[in-house]
Amino acid sequence: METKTALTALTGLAHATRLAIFRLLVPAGAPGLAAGQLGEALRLPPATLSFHLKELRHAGLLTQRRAGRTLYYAADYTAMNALLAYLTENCCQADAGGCEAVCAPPVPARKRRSSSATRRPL
Amino acid sequence: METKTALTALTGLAHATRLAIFRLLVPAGAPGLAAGQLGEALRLPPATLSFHLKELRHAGLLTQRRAGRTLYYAADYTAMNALLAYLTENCCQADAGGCEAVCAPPVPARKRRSSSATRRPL
DNA sequence: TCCATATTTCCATTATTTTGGAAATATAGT
DNA sequence: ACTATATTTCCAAAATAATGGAAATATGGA
Repeated sequence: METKTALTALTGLAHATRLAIFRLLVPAGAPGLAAGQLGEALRLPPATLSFHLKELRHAGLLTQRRAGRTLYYAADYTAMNALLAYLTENCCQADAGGCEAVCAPPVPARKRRSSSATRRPL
Repeated sequence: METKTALTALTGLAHATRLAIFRLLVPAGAPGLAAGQLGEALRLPPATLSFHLKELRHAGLLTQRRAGRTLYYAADYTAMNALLAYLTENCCQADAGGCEAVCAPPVPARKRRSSSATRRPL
């Protein structure tokens, strides 16, 4: 990933509302969530929500899928992984046994969710 | 790391000049670089540079150290690691074998610099 | 076709961030 | 004390981002 792309992704996530949107979409997986569901969960006026969804989509962090009248948005894990790779590669310590040793996440992985998505608060 | 802190760090990095500053400081290690060196490298007017250094410092991404008249800035690896941990934990795929499998950086680690001794994380 | 629903786009207003010159501060040397 | 260097803070202008009401678009159903 090049710096310009990383910068776009960082800018996409660097806003409270957008980070909240993205975090809601992460556990939602590939099916994603409808714009309306996001709007209700975050109590956002439609225009404001739409603005941030557009930003995230332009930042390459979200995919959009239409089903009837509703538009579903899903987190683009590939983009997120690429951002993490960029940060690990470019913004981590060079010494002391390589980057992995220093940058490895100190927390265990998220638990797999059950069939009905349990959502956690913001 | 809580969301508010992560947001601050993301906002810190989400600017071309600040990301450039941070990327210059990463390989510079604990001694860091003088403000003047950064200004010359990036060709920034002093006030502008100082503004961004302050932003990065307030975002917890930089440490400051004075030596005589010059101020040295260094990347705070701990903060960066915490940000990576947050993103890995909160913004990565939940399924398919856990987060590490999905979010592991697909690129090899940076090469260590041969000249200086092994350095510990800050 | 007409109406309802889901969501976006338009756009003006407001809010926030960024910029950089000039003045101020900090330190060192003479 | 004076001068030079390194860097910051002040501040106002310029640039950019965010907000949300209202109008527009897209789709589905009667």
